[in-house]
Amino acid sequence: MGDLKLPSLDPTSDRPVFKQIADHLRAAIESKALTPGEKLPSESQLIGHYEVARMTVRHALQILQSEGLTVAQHGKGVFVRPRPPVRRLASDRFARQHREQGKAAFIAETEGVGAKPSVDSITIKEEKPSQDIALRLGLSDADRVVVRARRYLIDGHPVETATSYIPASIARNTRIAEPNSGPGGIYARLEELGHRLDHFTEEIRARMPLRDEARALRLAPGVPVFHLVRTAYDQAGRAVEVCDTVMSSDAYVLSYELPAQ
Amino acid sequence: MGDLKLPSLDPTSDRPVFKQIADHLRAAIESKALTPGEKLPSESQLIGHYEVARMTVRHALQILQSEGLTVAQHGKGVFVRPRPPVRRLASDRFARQHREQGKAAFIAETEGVGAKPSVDSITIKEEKPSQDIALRLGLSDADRVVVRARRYLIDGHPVETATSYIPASIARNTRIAEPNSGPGGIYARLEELGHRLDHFTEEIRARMPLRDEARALRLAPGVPVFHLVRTAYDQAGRAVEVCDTVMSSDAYVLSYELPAQ
DNA sequence: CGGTACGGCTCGTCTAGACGACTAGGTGTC
DNA sequence: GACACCTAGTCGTCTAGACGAGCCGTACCG
Repeated sequence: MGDLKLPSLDPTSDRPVFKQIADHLRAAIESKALTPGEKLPSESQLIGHYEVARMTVRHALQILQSEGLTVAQHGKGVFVRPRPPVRRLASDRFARQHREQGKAAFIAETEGVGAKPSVDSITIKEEKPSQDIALRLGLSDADRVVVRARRYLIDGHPVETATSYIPASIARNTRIAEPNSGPGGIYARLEELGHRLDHFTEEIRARMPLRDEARALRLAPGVPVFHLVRTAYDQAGRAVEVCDTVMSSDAYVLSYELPAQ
Repeated sequence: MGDLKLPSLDPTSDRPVFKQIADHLRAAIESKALTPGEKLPSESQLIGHYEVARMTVRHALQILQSEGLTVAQHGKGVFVRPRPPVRRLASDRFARQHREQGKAAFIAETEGVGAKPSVDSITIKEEKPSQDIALRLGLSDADRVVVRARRYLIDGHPVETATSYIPASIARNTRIAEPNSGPGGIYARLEELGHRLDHFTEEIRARMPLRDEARALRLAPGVPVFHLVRTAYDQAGRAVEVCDTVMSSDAYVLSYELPAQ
């Protein structure tokens, strides 16, 4: 930090001062002159180096933060944002073979890489589905759904929230409507209930998090989320579950395999 | 706009003033009191309503912008960001049946919804691949690749940049190394060259755009991108192409189908 | 009638400062 | 030794202004 060499401003450039400062710092980060976790020069140091007002320096720092490159810590400094280890989600993660060892997909995967998985904030209700959910599940106006919401954590860090919607006609008074859905998770319960799973569809969007999502996932500013909606179909072609998932985008890489025909 | 009712500040709250103002405006947008394309109250109007300094109002507006909710237009005002029509990419989009009508996937899909597709900035080079690309293509140190870069537009709006890497041993001196790769695109050429395609893998990340990407895709602030890396394998199990794609995340929904076994 | 100039509105950049709150380390007291 | 306190350094919030630049409608002039 003390030995970081920052260029001077180019007074002939049309580029505003705060963008030039942001460019310098961004270049330092991208060139690894500043490494993840390392402290950037403090606001006072930048003010001294560039001889500009504090708001100008703060504006530059704010840009980097909104790009997800840095995080500020009150009273300590501004740091290059460390990247969490990435979880790779493969498209066969719901294959029956993975389920039959009695573990839900998330638990099995996470333990597989030596980390401690946990689940919290489990809530279960029965309610009238939104129009979108009703459409995906093929329900009519009078039908109701069991809603299972929960949050997944790895080593205590939240990485994903998920909300499942299952037609009440299937799930009511079963273990699916209990907080602990039992070994293998709700997909195992659905199969026991005679809904042998055939395939899933997944829709993936990416966007900036809503306020609640940023809080629930403890997201740093400038980190987008994956918004994933999965629908499970049984062999009769009936949609038996919709799962709405929000994931921190820098904790995940999604991976799929596509046939060529 | 003139009839938009904004609450007053809560002086008893610990929440900073600029966040309260951002909350009010965000709520107005989310409740559709302000609709996409509509103009927000001007800075002066907000200063008058809340009786705060201009920087405080600007700070609030900047938050909304970094969330991708608004866009500012110099000299005109701040507007609720209109959402572009969404393109849905299905997991069978590279299926042979779609290719055999002689059109590349992008062209066929886009015309299918009545919009005008175009492609520009086509560049072709031959070079030494990066370590990552070499690994994905299973190449050794001396091997080279043909690199095809291009940008896709819909009705003149850029939506996607793509860079394909094909082993030079396959593509050199073929139509793949020509700007116009011919009917059906490079996948059709690869099959003609005896590399009958078997399957693809896709890796999906989401993140904030780099500066160049934001420029090339004309992205509004606060809009993340999908970063998609697709590898094509022929029936001999050989990787024959890697395609590195960056897409505006609000122009796309990615859709996949997963088997249950 | 057509073009130009102007004024008023908008957001963009930048300054100079005040005060608050959090962190960490050192000092002093008990 | 344990604890409270102080202080310097950091970022967070907010004020009050200045000037610039883009957009647009209107009044004026040719």
